Amino acid sequence: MNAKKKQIIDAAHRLFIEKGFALTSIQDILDEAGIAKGTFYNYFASKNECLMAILEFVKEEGDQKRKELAHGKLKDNEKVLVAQIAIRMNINRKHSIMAVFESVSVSDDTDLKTLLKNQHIEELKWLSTRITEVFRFENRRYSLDHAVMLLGMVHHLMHVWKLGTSKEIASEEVIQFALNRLKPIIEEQMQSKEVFFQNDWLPMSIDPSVTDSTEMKKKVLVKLERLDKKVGKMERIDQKKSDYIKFLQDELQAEWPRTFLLESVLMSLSHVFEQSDYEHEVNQLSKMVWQLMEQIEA
Amino acid sequence: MNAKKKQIIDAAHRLFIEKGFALTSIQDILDEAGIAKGTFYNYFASKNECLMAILEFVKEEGDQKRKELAHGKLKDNEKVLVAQIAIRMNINRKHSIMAVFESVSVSDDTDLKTLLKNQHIEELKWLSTRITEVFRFENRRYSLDHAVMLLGMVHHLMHVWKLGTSKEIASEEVIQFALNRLKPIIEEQMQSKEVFFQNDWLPMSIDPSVTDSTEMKKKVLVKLERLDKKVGKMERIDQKKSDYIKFLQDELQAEWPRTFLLESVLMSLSHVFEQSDYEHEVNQLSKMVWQLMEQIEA
DNA sequence: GCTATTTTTAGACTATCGGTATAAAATACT
DNA sequence: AGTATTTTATACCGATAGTCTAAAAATAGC
Repeated sequence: MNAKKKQIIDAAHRLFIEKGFALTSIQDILDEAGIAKGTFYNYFASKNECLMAILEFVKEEGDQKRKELAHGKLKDNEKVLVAQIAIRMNINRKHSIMAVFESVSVSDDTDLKTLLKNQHIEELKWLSTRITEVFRFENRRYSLDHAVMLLGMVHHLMHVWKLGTSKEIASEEVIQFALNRLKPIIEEQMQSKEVFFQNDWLPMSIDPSVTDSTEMKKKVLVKLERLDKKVGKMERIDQKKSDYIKFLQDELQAEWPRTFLLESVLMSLSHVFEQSDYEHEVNQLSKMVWQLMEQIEA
Repeated sequence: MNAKKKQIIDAAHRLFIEKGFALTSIQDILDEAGIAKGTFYNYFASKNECLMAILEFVKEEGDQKRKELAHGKLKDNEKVLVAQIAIRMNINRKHSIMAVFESVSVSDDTDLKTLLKNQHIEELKWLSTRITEVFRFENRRYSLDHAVMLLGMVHHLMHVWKLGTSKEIASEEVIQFALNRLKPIIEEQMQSKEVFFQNDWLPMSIDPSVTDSTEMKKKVLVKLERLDKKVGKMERIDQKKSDYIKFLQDELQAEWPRTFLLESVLMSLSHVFEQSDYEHEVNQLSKMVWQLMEQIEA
């Protein structure tokens, strides 16, 4: 990642932790990072996009630590599970990110909402497989239920704890308590066979909230426009990228976009953006176009 | 309640449901209600205060319905409990209030935060006594734990449901499922005797976050100022109210405020504001002064 | 080391928002 | 009818997110 970008992210990160997202103005970030406004908007299209970069960074960090924790331990080690869950909680607490997580739900930024949603989905998927690993494997049919309930309990216990005191409590303590409560649930549910979520409940789609294909197309075009702008600005003249993007824009606006062409160009686009700062963005774009085409053809 | 005030509240309410709190501007409310800006600020000191009025209104509505539901039924009727919990959930869902509930946590409006906190506390207290009523009375030592975990499960189950589909689900279904999961927890916890929250865990204080008495005093004075302004504007000349407020302002700024005088005047103030629109506000003020005096004397 | 290119800067600018202020018009009270 | 109160329209303020530009600074390629 570009050094300047990292510098901005770090500054914003510090401020978000210190004062919270909503109460941190762009100007604050500029002052903290010691940069000009133009520089900021050179790297992020908005404050939200900056937050998204931070969230992604933080998630990576957490995933890494979780891996390290598991290293050399048996998969069914309960203490490891507790510690792993605690990592995310501690990071979230340290970074005051739970607040952000919820505060954005009233924002209209679809990208940010999607990011949060997807991170949440991934967390649940991870936890539900971990639960099958730690507990009796036969509970796998209910493991998503268990993951959801466990997280719900943990978060709410923590929340209520904060209602009553400003003292800190070790996340592990909360998690262990909730986990102990989960155990009888697991036993009971395997008896009663009552199930709430099938294990394939969680979607992997990028943005299921948009079902209208014209809306979707508009969003894709906006994304392309943004990407084009960035490419025009940032890269040493790379006509190819620009050409690809232009083509996609034209083709998408045609009455019957040719799927095979889109597919091909998207592949190429992903390829030329590999390992760049925009890899993620391009991948997302690609998925969105796919989804769009499916809708149009249906 | 004043008709005009109700008119504004209704308009704002509709808009908050439709577009969410953050995305509804004051101007939107003015247009929807067909009033001028001045009128709005005649009744509410801020957008947040308007939201607070709505939240209080909605809570009342819910409490009422819960009472009606319980009427004539036995206290240990499980179905009644489920329906009662569902009421608040449905209202929250209908009013998109969960979003608000969380979104405000990043705001710096202490009043609003306090209101939400207090409503949350009340909900938990209510639920924990209801749980002892419905289930074995011997579980009362753990009933707060159970209330917290039940709500945590319910909310998270609902949240994850929405991640996977846009289909509606009956709140009762979610609640019943979570309640069935709670049962083995209750049994197990009475065995293991592991407890997380003592039943006196929840505070009743108005704003425990402010521990600094000078900060507190400042807040009280601001509140008095606001109240004074309103009184000056709204009521037909009522010198008494104004006098009381002025006195409180002076006395509080004295080096050693005389507790007995404050007490007396606060009583009178509560009395003259009884059944007015500001009853709640005055009561809160009163509690804050009490808390303040305790701190000062300690 | 020089030049061409890119990045960064400072700051002016727009539009929106929450909130204040005020004078005139409408309404209510007596 | 005359006075007090509420409501309106509108101008205004300061803060904010975001755009744009022209010039300075940094950096790359040769």
